[in-house]
Amino acid sequence: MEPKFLALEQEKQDRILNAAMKEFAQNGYKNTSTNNIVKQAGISKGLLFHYFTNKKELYLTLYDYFVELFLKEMQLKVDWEDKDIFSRHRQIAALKIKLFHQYEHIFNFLNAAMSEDSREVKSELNSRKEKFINHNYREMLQDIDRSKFKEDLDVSRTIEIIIWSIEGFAYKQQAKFKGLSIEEIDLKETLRELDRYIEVLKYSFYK
Amino acid sequence: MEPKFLALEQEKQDRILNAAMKEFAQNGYKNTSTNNIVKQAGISKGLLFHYFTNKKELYLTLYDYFVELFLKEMQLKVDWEDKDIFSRHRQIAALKIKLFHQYEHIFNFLNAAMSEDSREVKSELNSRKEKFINHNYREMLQDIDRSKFKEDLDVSRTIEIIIWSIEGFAYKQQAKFKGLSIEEIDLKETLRELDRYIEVLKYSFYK
DNA sequence: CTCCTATTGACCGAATTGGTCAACAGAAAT
DNA sequence: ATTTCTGTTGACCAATTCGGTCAATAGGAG
Repeated sequence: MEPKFLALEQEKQDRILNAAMKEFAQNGYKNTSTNNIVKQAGISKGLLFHYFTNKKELYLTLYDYFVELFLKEMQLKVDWEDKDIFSRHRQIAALKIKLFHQYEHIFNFLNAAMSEDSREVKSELNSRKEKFINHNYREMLQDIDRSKFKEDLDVSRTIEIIIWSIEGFAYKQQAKFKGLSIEEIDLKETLRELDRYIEVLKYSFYK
Repeated sequence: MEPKFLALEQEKQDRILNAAMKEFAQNGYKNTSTNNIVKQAGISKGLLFHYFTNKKELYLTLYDYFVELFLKEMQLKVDWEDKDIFSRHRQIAALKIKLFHQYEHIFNFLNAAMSEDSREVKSELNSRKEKFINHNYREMLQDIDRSKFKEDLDVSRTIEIIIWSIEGFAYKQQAKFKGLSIEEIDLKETLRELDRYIEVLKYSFYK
């Protein structure tokens, strides 16, 4: 991140980061207008280009910063010794909720970046994606204790089903949050609601 | 649909419809360029505006036509007497696969339309969406035999989990299809693969 | 009063947009 | 052979929007 930008007060930094992420997530790289970003962030056009040399650098800086933030949190806050799939995904969900609280659009932004293919950023982004996948993100999700599942269950497909269920739940929650301000969202209750679905899954899939 | 357009040979019609749906699905209403549509469809700019009076009419005509097509097929091809949730969703999946075969982008287009909010089409689209929801699409998915589930299961949440699983499966399949031409896709095999997941779900959730 | 740094927003050339229309191709009719 | 007609083309247009610049300003520090 640019040193000039880092010298800003945290609140103003976050306002700019959130505005940029929101626009990029909603419209993709090409169709995001820097005019909308500065309007959203409440700063002038000139200032944005004072901090970031151009639109492309802004986008890639954003991507690098939030991938690293996410992976660092994952490494730090999740107990990787615990191989129970539900316990692990519950921890990841809790972490995502916490990050969502500070950066509302972080996961929409990162997801959108995963399928971004504008000419201008495609090559730079692809090499970064490889790095991200290899980091050990894949194994993070796959190093699971399979002995807890019922004997005659197709465990691989069952694990897929569990992940799809949690994703579906996350998607449903986000739709529910739409339009609400961050303060109106009851994060503890969201986690409690997730536990109700986990209970169904555990009861059905575990011995 | 415009009579002039309907007089065209089916193949050319479909080429134009598919091209328009693809672009609208990928970029949304506002950021879809009619230039790209005609390029994709292999026709001239003038011809597109010979068939459709303007971009907005093209978009709404497309939406109306494919919503109706989908609902008509649903009404016709699904056995609504069968209240088994797996059997019902399997029938719907089979129908979607068939439609996908002719109009590759139909569901991406319809899904994108669901969250479309460009000024130019917002009001017209919103009234159409209400109509669609009310038609009886909701009850189509909810009139399910709940007596087959295991006694102490939270049936409502279980049903949500089943739907999320099928959606997750569909999403995974579509990612796998990406880049392949229609002819290369083995539709029977896709359905067989779905059955393997249904088997896991049925075994776990049914008595 | 003078620096100095942070910030502004009017402005620019370039690109792109939805939509038009005079012209054309070529089959059918005269 | 000539006219008519229908389907089709793509160069063209005014309008808008874009990323990026830069001279001008504000306002605190010295």
